[in-house]
Amino acid sequence: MAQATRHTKADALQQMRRMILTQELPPGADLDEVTLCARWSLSRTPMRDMLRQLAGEGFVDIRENRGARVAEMSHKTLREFFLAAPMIYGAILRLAAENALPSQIDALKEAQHTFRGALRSGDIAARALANNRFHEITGEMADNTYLLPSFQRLLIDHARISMTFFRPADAEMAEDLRKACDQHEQIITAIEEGDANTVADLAIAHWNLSRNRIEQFVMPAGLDLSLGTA
Amino acid sequence: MAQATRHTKADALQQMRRMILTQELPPGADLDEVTLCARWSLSRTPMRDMLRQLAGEGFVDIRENRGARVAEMSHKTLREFFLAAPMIYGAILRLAAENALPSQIDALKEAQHTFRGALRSGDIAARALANNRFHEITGEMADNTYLLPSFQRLLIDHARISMTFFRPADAEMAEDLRKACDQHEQIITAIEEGDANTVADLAIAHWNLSRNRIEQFVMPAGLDLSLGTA
DNA sequence: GATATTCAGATTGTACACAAATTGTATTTT
DNA sequence: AAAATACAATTTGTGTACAATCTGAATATC
Repeated sequence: MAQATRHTKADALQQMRRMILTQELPPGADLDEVTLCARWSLSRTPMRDMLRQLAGEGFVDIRENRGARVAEMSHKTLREFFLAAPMIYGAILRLAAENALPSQIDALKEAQHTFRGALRSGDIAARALANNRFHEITGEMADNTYLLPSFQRLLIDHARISMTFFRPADAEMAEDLRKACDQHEQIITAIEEGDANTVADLAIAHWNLSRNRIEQFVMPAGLDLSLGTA
Repeated sequence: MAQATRHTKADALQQMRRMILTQELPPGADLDEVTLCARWSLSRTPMRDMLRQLAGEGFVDIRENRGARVAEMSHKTLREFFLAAPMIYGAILRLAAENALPSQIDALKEAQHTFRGALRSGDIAARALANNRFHEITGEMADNTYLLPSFQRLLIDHARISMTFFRPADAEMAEDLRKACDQHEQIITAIEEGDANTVADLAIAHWNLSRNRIEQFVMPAGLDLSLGTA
């Protein structure tokens, strides 16, 4: 019973994280304690603990006497995101190249393998989660207490943004995805060789690619229609 | 009663933060739930909430079934700190210069006034807290969701490191403190003028000063004694 | 005598009942 | 009819009892 409970709690945490990353629980979604308790058959006390922990990790926001919500994303956050992301990812990857352990490099290759599989499958949630895992491992490699908190928050919204914008419907986006995948391979190689400068450059290129993709999505070419004269 | 309780809880949180920043609760200190409950006359449930929140903010570490401790600091963290600090502080100050609101600039000047007062008083805890507040305001000015988590963690250990190392016993350190104080003034001016480049340079200079001071402390000039021949 | 094992004490985790606060609705008042 | 107020229903916060887990000391075993 005790083990089962602890299992349940850890499982529930992991599931909630995944549901938030994939937008199954979308930004701003109301997280009612009683409903969540029923969902995982826990009592309110451990569920409240979990929500506090998720709040600390940046997955949810808790407002005094007004319950928890999935962390919001606004137009403002998108700007903040692309301001911070290249710098933090660059620093993380640089440190990853300097400190990566062999076992971590193996894990990274495996994550990339999963990512390729998700790309082929066309399951965008699986792709977002696999990509998230890939970068999470680079964070573990970097092993810097102070950078990790910001990096983790970037990873959360990286996944959520990709769920919103990266629909491989059009050919151009599909091409960009292949490029991103290639960049991952190059990142692995550079980390393996401990080439910090190359990997930092790759981080910038990786983010420029993402930024362009989102620009395309947010500001598409206007429809080619003349204004009516009715 | 309810208001009093909420007051108590918020107060307790603030007090615990201060106690950790000033090392009144030193790194690694055991935080026994029952003892803390008695200290602020709360029951365990809200105290556990508080500990979860403090864990999310990076003040304490919680280990499953083994209670909470004040976040550790090791020789390793010192290296990680000086790796990350210049970059994050630089970015925060740059954004602060771009986004600072007039009311925030006033608050910053006030914080600097308090800091000067603490310097004169010689109370190192008051100085660490005032310095912490100064930089906290620059974080508010920068207003970037993704950078703030790392910045906050740096601020925590910045205060704790200064409590450990910055003893103004010797004249050289006292001189460095005056320099640091001057740099704060220059930072205020640059932010007021929206001069992002200058303020980013000041961030680097500020951290080089700190680093040198700690080098002096950790690796002092050897005692000038010959090896005995007894 | 050193190591392994068992058990008691202490500490953390969970459940549930009750108190407080918030939100939305219905009624009253102008 | 519109606005303000009061009230009820829902939801969150707190207190306490009990269960599970960990730690360390005493005993048993090799």
